[in-house]
Amino acid sequence: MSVTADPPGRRAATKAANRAAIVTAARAVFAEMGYGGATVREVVRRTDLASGTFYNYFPDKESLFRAVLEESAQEVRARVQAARRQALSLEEFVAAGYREYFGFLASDPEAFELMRRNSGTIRAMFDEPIFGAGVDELEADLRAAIEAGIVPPLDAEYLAAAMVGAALEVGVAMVRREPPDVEGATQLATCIMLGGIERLGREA
Amino acid sequence: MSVTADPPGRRAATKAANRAAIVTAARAVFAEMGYGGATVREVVRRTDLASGTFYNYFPDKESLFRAVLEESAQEVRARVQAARRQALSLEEFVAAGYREYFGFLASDPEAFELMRRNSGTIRAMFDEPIFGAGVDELEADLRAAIEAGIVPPLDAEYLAAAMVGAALEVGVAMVRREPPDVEGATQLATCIMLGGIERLGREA
DNA sequence: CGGTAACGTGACGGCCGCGTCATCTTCCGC
DNA sequence: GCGGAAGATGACGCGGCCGTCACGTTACCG
Repeated sequence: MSVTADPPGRRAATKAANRAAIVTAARAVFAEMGYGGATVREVVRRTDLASGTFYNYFPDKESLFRAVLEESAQEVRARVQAARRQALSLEEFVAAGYREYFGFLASDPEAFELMRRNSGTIRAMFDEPIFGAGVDELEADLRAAIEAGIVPPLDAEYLAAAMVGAALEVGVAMVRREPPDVEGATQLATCIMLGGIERLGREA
Repeated sequence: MSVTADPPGRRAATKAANRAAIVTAARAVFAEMGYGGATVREVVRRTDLASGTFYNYFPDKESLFRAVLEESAQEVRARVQAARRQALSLEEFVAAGYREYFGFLASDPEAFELMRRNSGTIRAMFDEPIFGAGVDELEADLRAAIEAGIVPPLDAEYLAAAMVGAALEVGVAMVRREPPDVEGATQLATCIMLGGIERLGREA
């Protein structure tokens, strides 16, 4: 009798489990010490694997970092963009994106810490990546909205930057609160941006 | 004849020069590799001092990091606050702060890179410091403005966070532009925040 | 069942950063 | 000038990380 079901092959199952263990440990390490301070050894230590095993899964620290980020950031971006796609008005567009983003932060503090702690490294490493890609997507969406006449003509790059930056910092403040009020953060951020866009339209 | 004037004593002059050399080299190293990846050795290497000499000036990497930050961040904070103090209206208050900040970024790209690259570490290390202190000052100023009735009653903490976050990201976008247009960034950031505050007042 | 290849293991050599210390240089006060 | 001390120097021992590799173990397949 086999206690553990293993139709997908036991070999493969172990492989997936090991990879997952490494990535999970790495997420914690990168979040705690930052990319520069992290060490392949430290990641392995938080695992019951041998040091040599690590290199069967990742060639080095940078690859591991990329893998960890992909899993986390990809998810946020996808969720935010999906939420925005359903918006029927500018207000919904802004609010939906913020709500999804703040909700994610509140639900996964470690992923948040990981991204916050390493934001500088991320930018330096991918130079326009993961998170920067989030900015790009927003910028593209804004340009489309401007074309469509929903948003007045203005500097989409700066506006996207402002929206993302505000989200990042408000997110930090929100996570510090107990319990984190996603709705309050969403409302404030949304209101500021809508009011700002309004006024930009008036001045332009 | 003495080529170099040295009334303050040659001993003392060398000491100041060495310290300055270390701090300057360190600024570059921290900006390039980030705190975690930086190394006392690497800093010393960019200096014509011996490794042992370093320890006559700083006990370790963290102390050095604190010294480097103090010199850079202190200046920005002081300039921004000074500019704000002279404001006679809300609009001037917001615009003056942003203009001073963006002006600083444009004038000292290395300091900017230093702070951006290590923002996560800074927050983790001082947990409410240098830059966080900037947020606190802004928050205090906002609360005062609310008391005075200049700004409608709203969540000063979140608003301060949004203002600072927007500044950080817009700053990144601005620095990428050639040449960096301080005025454009200032106008956009100011307009968004004023419009946002306006709308927040309307909704509250 | 037995052979095989895939995979986990951990010890190893090389390298590098750390902080110290004995030694030498150089400025200062007399 | 001269003696003394402040300070610069860089080699040193130690510890830790890196990536590899020869060896065991074990799932898979016929």
